[in-house]
Amino acid sequence: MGRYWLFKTEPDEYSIDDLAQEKSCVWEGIRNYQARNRLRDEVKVGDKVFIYHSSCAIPAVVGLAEVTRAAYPDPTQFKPNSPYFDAQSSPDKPRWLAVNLSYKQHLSTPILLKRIKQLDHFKNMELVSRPRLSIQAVHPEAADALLTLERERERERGGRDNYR
DNA sequence: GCCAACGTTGGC
DNA sequence: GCCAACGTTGGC
Repeated sequence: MGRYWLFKTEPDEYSIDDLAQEKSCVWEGIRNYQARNRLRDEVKVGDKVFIYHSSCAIPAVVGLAEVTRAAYPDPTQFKPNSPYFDAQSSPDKPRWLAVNLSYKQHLSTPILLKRIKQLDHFKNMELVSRPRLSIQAVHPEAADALLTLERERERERGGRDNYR
């Protein structure tokens, strides 16, 4: 069974809508050693990824994606024009890693950070305890809770639609 | 835009 | 290897 992760992104930079449009993407620009080590050591093809919008008006989990390629050198570190360029890195000794993701779905309604902080199931989520880590592990109970919440909302939405 | 928490750097 | 200074993140 694959694991669940939560990847943070600033929607002004790259949003779930961008991913939905492109269908798949290179998850690039990770410049934090702990996050990089997780990409290198733990993130596997087939793992599921909750996409989270941070540094924005409504911080929230907004969608689901899947890992389609395991860690490899992040191409942006070698591009002098990229904001993610790293002069200290070189192709024979790359410092930073990327993975590829494919779009799965939008959540029917974003699950707001505000809500997550209120629920016991999420109390030990890294989102709450280590908010700055950009590649976060989601333990199975929290993943279940998020997916259950999503199913409830789909049902509510379905019910409303039937009523019209 | 503020600021607390966290991460990184570099002198010793 | 410690730790002060500095830089960044991200919720509010």
